[in-house]
Amino acid sequence: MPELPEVETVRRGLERVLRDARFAHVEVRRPDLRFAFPVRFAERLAGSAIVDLTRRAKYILASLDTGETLIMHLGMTGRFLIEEAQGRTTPGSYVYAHGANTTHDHVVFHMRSGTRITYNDARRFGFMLLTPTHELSSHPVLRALGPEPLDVQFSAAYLAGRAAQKNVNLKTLLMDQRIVAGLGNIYVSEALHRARLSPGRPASTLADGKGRPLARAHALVAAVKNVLGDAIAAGGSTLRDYRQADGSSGGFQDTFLVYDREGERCTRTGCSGRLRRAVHAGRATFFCPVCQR
DNA sequence: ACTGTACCCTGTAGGC
DNA sequence: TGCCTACAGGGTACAG
Repeated sequence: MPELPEVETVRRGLERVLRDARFAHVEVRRPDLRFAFPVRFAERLAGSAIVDLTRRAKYILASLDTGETLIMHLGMTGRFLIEEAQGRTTPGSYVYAHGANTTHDHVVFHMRSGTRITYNDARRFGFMLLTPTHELSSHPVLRALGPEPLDVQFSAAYLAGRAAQKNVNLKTLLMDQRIVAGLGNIYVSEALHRARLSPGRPASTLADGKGRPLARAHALVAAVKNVLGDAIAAGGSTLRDYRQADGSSGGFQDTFLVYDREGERCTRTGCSGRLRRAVHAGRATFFCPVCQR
């Protein structure tokens, strides 16, 4: 599930019930996820209020009135179930498919409002950390992150400058969270297709000899921003066993043009190339070898 | 300093 | 049916 558009969709779903809300108590059902929970984790949350709920890259950040910030990452399979006091679920959050499996419910936030929020994560690649809010930007998981891809700071000039001396391909470049933060395997494939650039193309070819952006750098940055914007507007992508809380299936996955479409025909107007699958940096990449160069 | 690979963990799909 | 392998939206630790 969770690349930037999915994390942003989850954040928005959580914001409705968490912002200005107060934790009553917190259940922690195992000692760790990817990392151990912070010492006295439940006690440090209990009684505190969430004053702001933001996102940085694929991290959800809950700023608390205690001076600490709760850092949450969904890993590959992390999701939240929101149950409001009247037993309704909240549209925009991700919940289980029919036949809820509670085997991997690891954390439950009980809010004073009566709302209950359950964190479920089968593979446990997600995690929750606490850090003093004034040290947030220097926290190890956040300090090295590149700019947000939807921020003006993520420009053709920036990307070309970072790519100029690099000896990696475009797929690997865009997957590197230190270069640009929040892209993942799906949206990198989709953005490269929109920009008509091959995932295997050397990243250094985004720049001229002086590190200035070539046209393909402008095309790539625009494609990244467009695909993320479209995906957020669609409520993210829902794959496999995920559903949105209102029962409608997620949205953007129906518009994937290359992801998981190996062997199909390219749908770009005037192109009928056969989509291929390759592996870059250990992850599957999907692309059209005809129109992406 | 960089770059590629193995690995963390569980569930599922597909081949036999 | 069952068993086995490969693979999955992410990130990190290590080896070269």
